[in-house]
Amino acid sequence: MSKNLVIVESPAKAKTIEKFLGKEFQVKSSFGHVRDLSKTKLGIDIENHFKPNYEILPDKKKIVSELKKFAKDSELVWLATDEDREGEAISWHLVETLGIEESKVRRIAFHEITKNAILKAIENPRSINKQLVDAQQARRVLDRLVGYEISPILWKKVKPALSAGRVQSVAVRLIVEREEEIKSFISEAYYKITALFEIRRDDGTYSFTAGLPEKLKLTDEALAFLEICKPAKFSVANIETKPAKKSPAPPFTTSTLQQEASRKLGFSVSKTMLVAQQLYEAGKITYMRTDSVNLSNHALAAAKTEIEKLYGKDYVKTRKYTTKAKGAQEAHEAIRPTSMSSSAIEGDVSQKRLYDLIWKRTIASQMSDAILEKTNVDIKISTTRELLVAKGEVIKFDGFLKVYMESSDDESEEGKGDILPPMNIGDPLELLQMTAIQRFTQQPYRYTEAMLVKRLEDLGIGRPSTYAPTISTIQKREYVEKGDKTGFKRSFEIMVLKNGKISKSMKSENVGFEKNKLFPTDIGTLVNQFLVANFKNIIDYHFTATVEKEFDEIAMGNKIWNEMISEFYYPFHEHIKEVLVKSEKVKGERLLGKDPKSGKNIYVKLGRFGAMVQLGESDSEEKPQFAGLKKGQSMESVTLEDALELFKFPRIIGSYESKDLQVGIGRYGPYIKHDDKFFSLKKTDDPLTIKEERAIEIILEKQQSEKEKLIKEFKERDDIKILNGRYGPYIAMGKTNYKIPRTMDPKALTLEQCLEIIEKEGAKKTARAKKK
DNA sequence: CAGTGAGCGAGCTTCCGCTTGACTT
Repeated sequence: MSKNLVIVESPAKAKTIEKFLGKEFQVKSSFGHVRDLSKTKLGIDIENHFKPNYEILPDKKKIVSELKKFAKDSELVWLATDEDREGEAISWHLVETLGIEESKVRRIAFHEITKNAILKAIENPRSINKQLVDAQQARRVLDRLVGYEISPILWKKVKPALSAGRVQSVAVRLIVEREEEIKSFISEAYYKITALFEIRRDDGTYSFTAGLPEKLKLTDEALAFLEICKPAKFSVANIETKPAKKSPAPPFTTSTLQQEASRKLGFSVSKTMLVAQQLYEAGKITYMRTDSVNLSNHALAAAKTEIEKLYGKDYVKTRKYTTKAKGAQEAHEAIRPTSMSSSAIEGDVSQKRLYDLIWKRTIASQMSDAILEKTNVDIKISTTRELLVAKGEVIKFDGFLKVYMESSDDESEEGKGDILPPMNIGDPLELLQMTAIQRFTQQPYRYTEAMLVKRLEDLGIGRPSTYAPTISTIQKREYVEKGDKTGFKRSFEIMVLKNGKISKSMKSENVGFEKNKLFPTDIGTLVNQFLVANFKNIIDYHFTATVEKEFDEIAMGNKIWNEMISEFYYPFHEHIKEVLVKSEKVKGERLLGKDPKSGKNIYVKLGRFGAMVQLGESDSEEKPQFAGLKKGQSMESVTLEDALELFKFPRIIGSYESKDLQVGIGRYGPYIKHDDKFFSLKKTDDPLTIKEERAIEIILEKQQSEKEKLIKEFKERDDIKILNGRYGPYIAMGKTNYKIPRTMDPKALTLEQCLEIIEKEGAKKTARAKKK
């Protein structure tokens, strides 16, 4: 038994540290938080100064009892959780939960996992910072109060099982508002003038392009400009050359890694985190949930050595980056390779690609600036005072660009300039061609997952560990969906001046195509409307920043945590009660028109089970008729014609084996009903036009796959079957299923053996049910 | 993986942050 127990948050970290510390130390991990407020109840005693009622997390019971035993048997317990608000709280919860005597507790922290840093930390233990813990408790309690008081209002006023929260509701708001911006955006046309010139020099003829800096709004203006240039002579009026430099981007944080992996590798935010976790566990990279751009001295030195070796001394520039992210807590280093000398690793394709990105970004961040020379050439037009401008850029020294260049979300970047031929003031230029091309102002882009993360980070909302989960939450609640936008064809005009003649032509281009972007759903839009109308302060973009300041005050000891909560809660709770009474139920109801047959009104509205169309009045004697919307239809865009089609379901489209084939649209999409059995339509089938033959095909397909599912059945007991499922073969008796032990061959099982298994597994099941 | 297929109903849903391994019927 070890004299010392060290507890960290992550098992991978525990493994590394144990190597540094020797036999006297046993290093264990808590796997994050071990206690939290009850999931099903509010878990806060409001009357009793907001006293939190913590429970051990169900999946942490085992680890807690293990740690308890180790702690009891150790002379000292070293709490080495992260040095931030959550880390401090985890340590405090551990002391409380494990029941460690105060005299045995040592709190330590280190920001980099090196032997030196850890030994130094051991030499400088401190006690738990209760103020910081209180700041965390305030954060936790505030989030619970906001989430668990507003969500039930949504259940009543909008739809059951919805949710609202300090972070997720702002994320949804950003997406809804971006969609509104796009809707209200009016694209404006303009003309861009570019000219292709030729210059003769002793050593040959060179060509280059120049442009008119101003955009011309009207066709007539563009045409007039070309007319003026028709007889003109062109010459170099001025040359300006100035040095410029580019600097590398700082090393990766969680957010910037997600953005670059999205832009350069096309990874979703969750895929990036999954692969990064694998790299971390394999010891290839440092911790992947961080808001810090800091690199350890050890890493700086290693990067320097590596760059010198690969590219030479001139390429080295050691840089210390400081974080500017709002509310950053900097408990970790930036995300970097653990070994700078490994420019590539073993692993699957995703791991290799993500590692490559991390290695390049880290190395580049420690390299010299790129030195550029930018040249602006003004070109005189003899017939007007307007000037054309040619922009040139020459890389004098590539520096970090040798390794890595950060991508941008803005694809429309232009005017970067190219290489210009040498010129002198007064040189005559020959115009080969001048074009006026019609362009259009660009509508705002919809968010990708990674762009949304960046926006949230800029607002100081959410933490590195929650970016990916937040994005999946708002999709799970169906506030937002990922999808593509098919573009549209747009025609534009081109006018060309060549050989003293102007010609006009029309061309067309595909624009507006977007892939894997976030779109708000009807529910997302309605919930956001409701929250903006009733909880403006909570979903304000600055709410988090405001409360974070107060948490900081608590951490500094200038404020008492439950007094802060009290100041927030009582007015908030009064408001909750008011909204409950005063606000109307949100239905998003819209009149689509009248049914040509019955003359009754047709509406689209939100029901308990989602969007639907309604024929007739809700308050009339005669019950209205309802029909759910198809997938891909939205409340906003659905038309009277669509609604009339929807009321045609369910309907009979033919028969098979002398029984009706009925097509309908249900909770889970379109289906065929035959002989009281349901068969889902494939994505490619349209329930409106589906024919008898195709329906029969679907039924046969399904019967075939069911046949394959069946491994064995018994004549004596037709309620017992051996089936093939997702997790391998199993026994089904009535509606309950039983696992078959791996050691048994499912095909060879006898009825007696099956009954035996059912009995055994049944006992296990009841035991599990009791546990829950 | 396959199954689900309403529209009063009974009772349930929900937050944010820290961390991985469940092993499903």
